[in-house]
Amino acid sequence: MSVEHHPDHAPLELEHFLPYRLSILSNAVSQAIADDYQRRFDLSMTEWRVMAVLARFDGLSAREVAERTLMDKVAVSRALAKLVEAGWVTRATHDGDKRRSVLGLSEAGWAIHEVVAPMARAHERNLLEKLDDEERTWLVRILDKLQAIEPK
Amino acid sequence: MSVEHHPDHAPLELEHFLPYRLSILSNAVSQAIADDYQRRFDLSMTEWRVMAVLARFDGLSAREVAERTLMDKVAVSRALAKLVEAGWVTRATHDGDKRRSVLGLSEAGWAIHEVVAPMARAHERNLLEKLDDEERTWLVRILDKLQAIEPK
DNA sequence: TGCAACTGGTTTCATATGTAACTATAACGT
DNA sequence: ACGTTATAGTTACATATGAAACCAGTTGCA
Repeated sequence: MSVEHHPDHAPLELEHFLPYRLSILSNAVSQAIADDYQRRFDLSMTEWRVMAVLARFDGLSAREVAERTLMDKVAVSRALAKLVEAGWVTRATHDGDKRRSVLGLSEAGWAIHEVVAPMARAHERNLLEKLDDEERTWLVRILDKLQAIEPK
Repeated sequence: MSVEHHPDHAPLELEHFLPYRLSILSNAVSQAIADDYQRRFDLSMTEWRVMAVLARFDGLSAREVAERTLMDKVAVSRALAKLVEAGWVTRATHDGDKRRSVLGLSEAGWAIHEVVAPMARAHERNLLEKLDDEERTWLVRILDKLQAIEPK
């Protein structure tokens, strides 16, 4: 691979610079999805991520949600405040540890999930359809490799 | 490809959801780089991007910088305010169009660039080194394909 | 016990970011 | 020429985000 065409101090060509390209692509994709559910449910990306993880793992504490979503606990706390207020997430106190909360989707929360999850999947499918089978396979493999180490 | 394992309404598995994975990876990578130059020069990512594009294209206007960096004009305006203030970017008025500014790196700006550009490249190289030649080739190809359409 | 260190979660504050309104200049159509 | 419309850039406001301080409640251990 030709990484050495340019001396180190030469101006960066952003459009060929991998971190920049990743950032642009990622933002475009996430934003496109978020726009959808933001418009329909006034749901932010962080809030949706919390709901998505509670849909899979019922009864988590806020800290566990933070771990699963890779969000920090402040962000989770705020998202939860809004979600509980909206009546989409239920919050109880853990027996035996009054610090911990026990979270889950409410009926209404599940109803939202039933709409948003398919939307999100459709966007993903839409994206993957631009690639052929071989490319999709490589992409997953490359992401696996890059992520194996990066999360310090 | 197995996209149909899950009914559409089943809970999303974030860790396999492409947009989420891209977002996590991209943030980790960009943040790692930004941390470096933030600490050393109190330079934000947006500010660095402006400097990077001015290093390549001297004399751009603010709007042109915005186009090149895909940032919106407000973000560029703010970045420029700080960069000019810091003495790293020079700003003059275009002859013949007093609305337009004519931007460029100052001596000091170039000095910063000489340090940051290699840092950024090193991070990129570090990332690419986790892949073999074949994977790198596919990655570029996949990014090209995904980006060809996404930028609506 | 009882107190020091720790953990779950929230609040506060300072900063960043996006949207819309605004100012100044330039271009266009008559 | 001259008013309308468009463009470059900044400012204001409202919201989002991150870091650190904070308040319980819990654990460890003398």
